Amino acid sequence: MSSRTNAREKLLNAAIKLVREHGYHATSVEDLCKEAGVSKGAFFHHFKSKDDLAQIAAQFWDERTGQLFAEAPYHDHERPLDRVLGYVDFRGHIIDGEVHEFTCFVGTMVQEAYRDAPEIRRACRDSILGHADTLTDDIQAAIHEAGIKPGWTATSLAQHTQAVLQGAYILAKATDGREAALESVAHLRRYIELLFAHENKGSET
Amino acid sequence: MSSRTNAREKLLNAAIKLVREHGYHATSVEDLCKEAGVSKGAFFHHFKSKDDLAQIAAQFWDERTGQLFAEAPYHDHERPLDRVLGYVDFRGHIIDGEVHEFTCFVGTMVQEAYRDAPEIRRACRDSILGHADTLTDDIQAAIHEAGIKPGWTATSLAQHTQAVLQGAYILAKATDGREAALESVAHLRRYIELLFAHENKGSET
DNA sequence: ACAAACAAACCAACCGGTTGGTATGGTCTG
DNA sequence: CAGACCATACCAACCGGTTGGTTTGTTTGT
Repeated sequence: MSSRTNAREKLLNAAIKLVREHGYHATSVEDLCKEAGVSKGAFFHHFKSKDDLAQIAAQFWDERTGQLFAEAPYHDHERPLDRVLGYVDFRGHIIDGEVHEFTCFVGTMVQEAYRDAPEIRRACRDSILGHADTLTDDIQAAIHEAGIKPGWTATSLAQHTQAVLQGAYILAKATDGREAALESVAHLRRYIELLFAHENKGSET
Repeated sequence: MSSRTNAREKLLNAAIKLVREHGYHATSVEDLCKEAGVSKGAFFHHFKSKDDLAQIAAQFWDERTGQLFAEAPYHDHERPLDRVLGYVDFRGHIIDGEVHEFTCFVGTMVQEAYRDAPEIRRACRDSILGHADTLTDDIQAAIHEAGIKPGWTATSLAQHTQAVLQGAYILAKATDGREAALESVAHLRRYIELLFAHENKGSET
């Protein structure tokens, strides 16, 4: 159990760590092997190529973060709007530590791969949109409970939350700190509160 | 005079084009020279290193986009809130064509350079925050005109607009299209409208 | 015994950067 | 105003190190 499939998972974790720190193209196969403590032979035994590792690492990241969010406490709220706001608060809560520790692996990687590596792009897209989709049911339920007929869809708001977070991470990287990112998350929270405030029931553009 | 002396500017434009398409580390010095139609000798005559080019290209981009926004029509609105909303509309308006044509050069580059190339990071940060700052006066004036005392600052809202746009570009890259990005910009516009709606005058967290 | 898991040595291509040199246009001097 | 002088702009060829990937051979679990 320990030696079997061990190098593979160590390489996947090394990829997530090093790509978050230095980016995809700046991370060499040798860097990955060194970080994982395995040989190049092991690398190419488990993965067809560097791009193949990247694509599989995106799925691996998706599963890992999927678990993290599935086990998060915000699902316990009774009212769907509280679950949505709880999600945003949870996202703010995990913006902690060094920049490379809280930023998004697939969001970072897709910027480098979207044009030249379609398979990586698709894996990153599936992770981002799939994660956004875990929010849509709660948003839809919140819309229903509030009795509003908004000029926007639950899907678009869910995807917007991901845009804000990805953008917040860019601000964090640019400023080398988390403050700007946290303020953006606070703005996102306020937006959702305003959308569901009882004064606002009209339909818009 | 025409073909000579402008290798520098041709290289700067090549950098903006190729980095937006392929990323910073995936773009080699030879790629840049080929795109600009100059030799490697010319490259290292004008720039100390590849990183030096990147840093100067960030400032070059800042000046170029600064002009674009300075000449944009949204400044003509009388009311400050209309200028702010006009800015957001303008940002949506220029999300057109291929993904690499409307995404942000410095936002792309800072993700790859934030940790290993501090000078590039600072140049990108200055461009992003400097651009955000062109919004703060209008936001502050809009706050004053609306007579509200918000629980957020003009600076943080200005920076939030940049976060949303940067995040929208990541969605565009992930989905290989502009629709998701445009929907995020629409959400940003709606947020600003709600913030300044006359029902909302309270102070918040 | 046998396949999967790994290691080590190796390779051609490519990387950022350097070299020594040329072309051009302006400036100083007589 | 001619010619020596010179700084800038640029180029082709080259360099040592690194790249993603391969080959060949050894260990290990069943």
